[in-house]
Amino acid sequence: MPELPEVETVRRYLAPVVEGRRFVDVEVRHPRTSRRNTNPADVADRLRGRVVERLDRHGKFLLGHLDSEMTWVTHLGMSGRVVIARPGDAEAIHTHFVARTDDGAEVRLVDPRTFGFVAVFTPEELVSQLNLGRDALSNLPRTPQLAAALDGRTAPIKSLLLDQRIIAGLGNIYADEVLHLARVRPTRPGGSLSPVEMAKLRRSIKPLLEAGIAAGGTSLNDLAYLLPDGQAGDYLDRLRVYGREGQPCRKCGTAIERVVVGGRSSFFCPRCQV
DNA sequence: CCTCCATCCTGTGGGC
DNA sequence: TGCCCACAGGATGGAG
Repeated sequence: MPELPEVETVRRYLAPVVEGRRFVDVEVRHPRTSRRNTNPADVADRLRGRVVERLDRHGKFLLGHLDSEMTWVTHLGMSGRVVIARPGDAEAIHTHFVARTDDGAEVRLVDPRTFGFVAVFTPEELVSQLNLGRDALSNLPRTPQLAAALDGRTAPIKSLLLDQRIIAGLGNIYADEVLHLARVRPTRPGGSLSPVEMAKLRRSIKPLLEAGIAAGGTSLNDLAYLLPDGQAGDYLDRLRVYGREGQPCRKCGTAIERVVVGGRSSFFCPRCQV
């Protein structure tokens, strides 16, 4: 569920809590949460006693660089939420991971669907486990590189925007938003975009992600993504097409339509998007 | 390599 | 009210 803007919002909350702090206690409470480590017990063992030197983000992954050459990796999946609390604070149901800092802060992962995970990887494991393209916000490929990646591709452009190996960070909401701003239908084959469309698509990405971050992300409801302090992100009100089937396009007033592309709901304006 | 599809889960909301 | 189904912000692996 959380896409780049939501993960970046979490990172900004979490960085001051963990950077320079040592994890004095780590608990993995659900076996699925540590499944990405070959030896699941490694997650707690490699994290306990370590200092987080810097909290980074690549696409939708949170990357905590430890004082041990290893990287603490968190992915929120569809329903993951980071909660920053103090020991003893009431715990939400589905709290599957808890790490306490030497400062007395608790970092919790709440994840009903358990699609998210926490891992601690060696540099080699990190490379093999995270197969990511360049970050959509901080390292977006230039138009020619993007065009080269999409050249000859027959898959729908929407599906290719969701492919984290091409660009890392877009998810179902922001992919639809980007396509609306770029005036391209989600069903168009990736390789069919003209150079002008390609440039427009590329230009649409950063402003939308930045607007999402400025709003604290998109909270569709209060059971999935919320800010780490429990507040809702405000970008929902500003969505151009996502979830707005039957409602008027904010540009031209035409009713927004819904189609399924690559198994994912996709929303578009049949008039604005070609 | 590419494309498409099912799968991993829990919870909610709509239709009947 | 209760039941059943569709659907949900993601990533991956297998079939073809």
